[in-house]
Amino acid sequence: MRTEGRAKRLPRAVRERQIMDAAVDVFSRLGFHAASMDEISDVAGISKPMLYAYLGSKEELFATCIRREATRMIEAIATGVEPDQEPDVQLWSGLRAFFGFVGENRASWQVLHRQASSQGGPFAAELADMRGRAVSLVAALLTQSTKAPATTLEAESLAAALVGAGESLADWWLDHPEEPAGVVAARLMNLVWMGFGDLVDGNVWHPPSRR
Amino acid sequence: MRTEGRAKRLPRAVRERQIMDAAVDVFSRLGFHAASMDEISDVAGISKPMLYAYLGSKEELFATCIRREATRMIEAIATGVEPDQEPDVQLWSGLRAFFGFVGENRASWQVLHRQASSQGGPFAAELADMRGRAVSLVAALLTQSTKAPATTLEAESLAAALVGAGESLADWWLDHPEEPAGVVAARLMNLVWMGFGDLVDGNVWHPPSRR
DNA sequence: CCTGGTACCTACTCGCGAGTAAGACTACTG
DNA sequence: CAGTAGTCTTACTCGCGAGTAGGTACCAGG
Repeated sequence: MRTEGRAKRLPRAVRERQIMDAAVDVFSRLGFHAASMDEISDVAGISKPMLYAYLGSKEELFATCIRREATRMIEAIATGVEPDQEPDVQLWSGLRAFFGFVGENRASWQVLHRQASSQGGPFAAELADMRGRAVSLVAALLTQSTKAPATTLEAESLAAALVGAGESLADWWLDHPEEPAGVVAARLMNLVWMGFGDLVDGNVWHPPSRR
Repeated sequence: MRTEGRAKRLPRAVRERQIMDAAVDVFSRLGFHAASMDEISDVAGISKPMLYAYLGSKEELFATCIRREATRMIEAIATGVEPDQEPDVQLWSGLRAFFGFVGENRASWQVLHRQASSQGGPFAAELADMRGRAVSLVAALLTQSTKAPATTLEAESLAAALVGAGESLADWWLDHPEEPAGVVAARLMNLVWMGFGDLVDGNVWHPPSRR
């Protein structure tokens, strides 16, 4: 990057998008601390003072990245999930949307999951918010469909486990990108819906054939 | 820490243990980058050159921490699991051992899970090794007990999801420490053995009453 | 053509933290 | 009571990266 001399004049909004894209890229590859403002400005194709003029300090920039990517992801999932369906179908559509997003936005996922969570302070809070939304969605799904009345704590911890399983499987997927998203999603669906107990007996969950 | 002037003379082995303990503590609280060698030496109650004399560079020190804590953890689980038992009992004993360890070694867990995995390079590899051992253990358990012959990839990804669920639930537990380890372990056991499908119908897994 | 305003740049300051040189203190060994 | 081996310290160097001061190119409207 940054071979030509001076950057072309561009309206502020466009520049800001470029910078954000560059920042997500660099943060995802290097992590918050190891990423330098010099490198980000370099990848963005501008000079350092522009970074500060537009997006403020390094911490502000990082927080902005988290917020933008988290919002994109939440929206992708919210759009994908089909309400007013049976619980298993709701879960299935949610999982598909999640893995679909991760597959097409690896860098975003890296930043959100690996970087944000390992930084202390306000960043973790930023992420905890997103995660909390996912967890309570699942917890609500579980609570409303279960027959045995579960405590809030129970539902919440189960949801945390499920969300964590999804995150982890997504990480695993990064190392095995040859698998299609649908297959990975189906595996997780089987694990959390059927359980090992059924799986070892050969009982498998299948998506509904039509809708 | 570090109020008195000069530290008492101690044999090398003892000092090294002190330093390692201090390093795990600081790394777990601050993360690899934010942790400074000055602070570690301060907490350990000695001066910085001693750090370098005994444990080498910052990266070497961190890697040594990872290795030590990972080994302690693997051993705790290996000791806890009961082979020659039914698959569900094996899994159950493994989960109990895992949550037991995390409960009594929060700092170790923080370092292993949060810090090591978010640092690139050799640290991630160090951790991937430990994680790989856990994953293949579970994968073997699953493969040998399943009736439908599953592919390696399938077993491995399911195991990754399970291990991830455990890691995530352990993280959740850090924020809800009032819950006893056994209860948390039982929740995960139910999720992965029974599955939501059974749980919403009120079917629950119980540990065998005697042994 | 001049006058401003805004996007953009080069070239710094400055603190923080990894790593080290050189020496002081302690304790055992003959 | 040396001598010496290993523990421990103070007090530095030095590079890297966050953040900035001050100036340059480019585009309006007059």
